[in-house]
Amino acid sequence: MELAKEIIEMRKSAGLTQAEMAERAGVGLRFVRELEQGKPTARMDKVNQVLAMFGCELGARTKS
Amino acid sequence: MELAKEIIEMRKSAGLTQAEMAERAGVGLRFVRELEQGKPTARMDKVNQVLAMFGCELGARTKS
DNA sequence: AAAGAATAGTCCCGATAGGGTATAAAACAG
DNA sequence: CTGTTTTATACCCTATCGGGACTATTCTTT
Repeated sequence: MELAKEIIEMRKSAGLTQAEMAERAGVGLRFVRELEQGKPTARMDKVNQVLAMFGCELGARTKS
Repeated sequence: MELAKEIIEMRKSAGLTQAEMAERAGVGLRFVRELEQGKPTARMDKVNQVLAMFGCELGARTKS
């Protein structure tokens, strides 16, 4: 599963809009959008701010 | 387990120096050093270039 | 002990990520 | 179909990430 898709899933499951998630995570709205579109150059700390909302964090996993 | 530690582990298991890993992954030596020291602001694409050497990639995991 | 290799710290610079804002498109509701 | 909400795209600007080079420190090995 791709990270971007997972984040969209988590967000929707939580019933949040991109704007709500951005605000709660303390990141910009544009960042959330680019992240959900799979931007590969995102910064880890920002991604982790988002993942933390769902009790998650970035880690190494075996490649699909 | 922290990501930085995991990367150090993988690198050592492969018998590589930071310089060798940096070169093979196509990233700068400084980046590898900061990454292994747990720099939180690293860019995902660069981290993935490193992880790809070991058949891994970044993904969301439940927070420790 | 000294010599060598590996890792850590520091400098400058170019490229770009992220924020903000505005606009456009798409999804959705009434 | 019309108005509303959500998402996508485009612009400028500032902060900073990453690279390279150099030095310093730590760790090995002899």
